[in-house]
Amino acid sequence: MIGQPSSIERRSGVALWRQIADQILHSIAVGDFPENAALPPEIALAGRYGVNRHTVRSAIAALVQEGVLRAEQGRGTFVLSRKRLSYPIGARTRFSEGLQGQASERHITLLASSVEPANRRVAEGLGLATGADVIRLETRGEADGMPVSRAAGWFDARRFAGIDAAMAETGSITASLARFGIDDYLRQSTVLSARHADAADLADLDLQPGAIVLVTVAVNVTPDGQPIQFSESRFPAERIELKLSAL
Amino acid sequence: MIGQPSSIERRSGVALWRQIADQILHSIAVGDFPENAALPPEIALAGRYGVNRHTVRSAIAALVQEGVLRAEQGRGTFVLSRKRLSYPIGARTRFSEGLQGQASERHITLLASSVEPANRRVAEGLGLATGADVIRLETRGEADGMPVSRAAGWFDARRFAGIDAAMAETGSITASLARFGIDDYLRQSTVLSARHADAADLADLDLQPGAIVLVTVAVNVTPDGQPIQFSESRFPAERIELKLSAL
DNA sequence: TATAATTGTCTATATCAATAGACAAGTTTT
DNA sequence: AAAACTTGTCTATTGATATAGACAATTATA
Repeated sequence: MIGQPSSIERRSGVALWRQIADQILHSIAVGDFPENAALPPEIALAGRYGVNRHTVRSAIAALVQEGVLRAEQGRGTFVLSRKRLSYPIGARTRFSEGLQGQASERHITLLASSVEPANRRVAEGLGLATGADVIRLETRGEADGMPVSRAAGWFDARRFAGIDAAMAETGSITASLARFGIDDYLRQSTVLSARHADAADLADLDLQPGAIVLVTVAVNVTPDGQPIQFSESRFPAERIELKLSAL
Repeated sequence: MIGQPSSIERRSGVALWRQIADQILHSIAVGDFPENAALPPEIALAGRYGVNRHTVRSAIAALVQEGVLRAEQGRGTFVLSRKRLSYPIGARTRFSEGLQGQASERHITLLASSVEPANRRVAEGLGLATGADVIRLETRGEADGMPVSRAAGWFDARRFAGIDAAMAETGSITASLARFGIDDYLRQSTVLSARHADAADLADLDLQPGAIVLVTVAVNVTPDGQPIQFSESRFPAERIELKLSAL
């Protein structure tokens, strides 16, 4: 964190209990509240944040609900260990490889696929004419049973006809592209933003209202520069940090 | 955006008017509500989001306050043109160069500096012993008079004694490092996360409560791999997107 | 065993957030 | 000029949020 103990804002449209819950999450992430240790008592937290004890209790209740804390009557409230995974983004960005060593089990599920006309954004990314047929794959990435990403990928329907079936079978974008003669591909561009999770994010990623998602919009190309995939991915900020690796 | 029109969540700790304000911002960013055009009338928006017209009015009032919209009685509510800047992050990440062409005026202000013992995180990043003296520079980046970043940078106090004065004089990290014989430096690592703006962010970056900030934690090194700077930067998500460029 | 410390539950009250309806004020269209 | 449409203001009501205080239940400590 930078600077002073940050305080909270009233009349902001964000309830105090949620702001405090977010700050507790941040303190845990930064290491101010170590894992497996007890949080300061409710009264102390109330003093620190300048609110009533019951408001702090609401924040704690939300985090208990999210599985971040465990409260024990008479003893205290404890931080459960739950590290954020670090997802590397670089020239060769691959889901399963990237989380190797951080999660024992990881896979991608194909949620849905369809053929549709490319909108302007997708068409520009893939170098196609607006309205050209593209295949859209909706996928969810999981690590140790926890959803860690939700992505939509678009592919030229003429060149990659049947990639939806390949994806359903292999569970891997890389493997699916290999069937079309793509042995290697590179990340050409990535644009990053962040926003509050919307209703779809909450459902897809199993988040609580108010959660934040990181959003990447990326284009993958063959080694000789042909665009092959346009994608938009959402990552739950509470479970994933993006590590931008050297290329 | 992915999928359906996202709806809003009740009892989430985030007021409906703020969620709607965020969605309107998102719709503007995505192009669903084009710049300089009128928003749908309040009654239509209320229908779309499933809330009362007054709730929509609260959201619009907040965005008018933020300078995103302009409401005109009898005519409509209009989207002011205010594009998000795209801040490139790559091997050579330089503030002023990065925003060249997107903003006519851009500069960094040195807000504060101090000498302090390195905490574990900073020490690890710089390859120093925990507790070693480091110089901290607190800076704010502005583009066309609008704050677009707030950063803390740490430097080895022994090697870079006086860099605070150099920074105050030149207004450039790159120029200050040049005085210490650093002609070139590279971005070794960048870790990215997002969270709600805290009180300090609100003040430093001139944001409204509930805003989101992108946070990068990065290490810069000399071409031969010596770490010279550890930094943590915050970017207002509503004004900046991070473009991860090839290295 | 007694005391202190901590979380859990209850009641009560005040303020903010959201809904509902009516009508005024301004602009555009007919 | 009149009608239709849009934003602005007002009153009233309900539910969620936040504060305040008291005391119970459980655990750790003196």
